[in-house]
Amino acid sequence: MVRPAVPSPIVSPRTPVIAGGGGALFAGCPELIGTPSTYGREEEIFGEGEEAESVYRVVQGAVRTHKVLSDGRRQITGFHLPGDLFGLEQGETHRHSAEALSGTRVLIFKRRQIERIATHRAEVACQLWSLATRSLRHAQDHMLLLGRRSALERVAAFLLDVDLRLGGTGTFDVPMTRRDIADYLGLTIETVSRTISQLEGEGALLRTGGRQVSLRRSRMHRLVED
Amino acid sequence: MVRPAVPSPIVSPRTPVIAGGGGALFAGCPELIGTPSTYGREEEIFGEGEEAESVYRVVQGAVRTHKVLSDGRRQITGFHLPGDLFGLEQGETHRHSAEALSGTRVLIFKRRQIERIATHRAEVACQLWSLATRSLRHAQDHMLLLGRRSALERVAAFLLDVDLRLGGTGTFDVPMTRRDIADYLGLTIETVSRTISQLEGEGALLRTGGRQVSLRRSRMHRLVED
DNA sequence: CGACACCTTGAAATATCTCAAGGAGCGTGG
DNA sequence: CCACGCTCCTTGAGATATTTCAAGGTGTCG
Repeated sequence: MVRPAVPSPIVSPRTPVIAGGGGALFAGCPELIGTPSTYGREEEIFGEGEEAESVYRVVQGAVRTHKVLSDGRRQITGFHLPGDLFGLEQGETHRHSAEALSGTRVLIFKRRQIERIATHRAEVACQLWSLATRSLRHAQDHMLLLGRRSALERVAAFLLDVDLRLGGTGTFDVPMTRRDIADYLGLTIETVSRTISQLEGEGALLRTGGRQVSLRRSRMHRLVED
Repeated sequence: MVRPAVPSPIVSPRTPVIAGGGGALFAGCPELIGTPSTYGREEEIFGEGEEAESVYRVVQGAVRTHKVLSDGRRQITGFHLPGDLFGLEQGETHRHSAEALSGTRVLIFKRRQIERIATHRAEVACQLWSLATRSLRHAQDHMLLLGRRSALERVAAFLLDVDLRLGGTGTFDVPMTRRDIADYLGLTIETVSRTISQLEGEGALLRTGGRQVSLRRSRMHRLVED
């Protein structure tokens, strides 16, 4: 089992078993072909409580999944970038809502079909297990972040993780708004904004126009207890 | 898929597919027989990073699993009560540490053996998927709690959940220390203590000696936004 | 009975939030 | 092409929930 050399995979991990992604959900499962679809910025892909008919893989763009309380407080449980799977449920209904952050292309797979195949092909069922396990690991790392890390550590860890998932060059456009970041990190938008300013003030990053940032990764890493 | 009528399953859910638990890990899998073992109060069952050879089911007592940062901050990711499974990993190593809260009896299963069976029996692999999914659901609910709920809501939700898992009578002994509760809820022990006092002051519960509490469940429920 | 771990409570410190205002970027329509 | 109206982001000042530090209380077990 390969594990990336990251302190904590803050954003949901890549789908594991797929090779390139020629439309099939799993390697060795060519009968599972996804249907392409696109969603606009802020468009809902599915809502919490809806019947979970489909599973999605991001091809291009970005997606967030979240839960809300009745008074509107929101917790984003994951951001999904190209290659990532989301929306896979075992029960009848989705446990989250999902929306596109920007114009997003996805492949849609039928859950019934996947489950039917998993029922009689053990290696496919194992891949489902694998998928759930990866999400679980992310969720557990995120619990530690939400329960025990300071705002500075949360933001630093978040930016490092996004960088990594976007290629690890250290310079990238943050694909989500401050509100989304805040709702992912359990903070307010003002705190996120101030914390990024603070990181810049300490020379841990540069804001280079728009949403682009350039990380001094060694300094950022020093801020994230491990 | 049955979903209990709880706002949020705060403690890790029961193992799903097992029937009574005559020593077998899964229904329909009598060749997986667990070896009984016991652990004393605060005794470590496994540590984070250790090789994950075994899977455990609680028979009696209670277990916590947690992660720690290098400076000692700790996040408990779950409490495991009789019937619950813990320690199941997919990779080579444990992602958590686990300790017994009190004298605890468990059944130990060999991971290799389980995986070997899962490799060629799809329904067993599906049960592994099911297990991971349940843990995932708990983790995601807990993220919402850690990221977006107040101390009062956290403690109230926690007590309601423990009550439910301990039989739902409304009166029970809290099986964990304030420190454990705090590290589970992302709070300090003082805040947990004060919050319980506050709940008592508001008539939402009674402390009836030792660690026993008696919940006014309707009032408690009103405190937990859903 | 004493020691010890655990729990409770108070007072002060502080991290984060809330409320408020202004600035930057961007698409649209005149 | 500019101005308007948005939405998003930043920053400040004050409010507040929670933490920190400190002390004492309670229960349990040898």
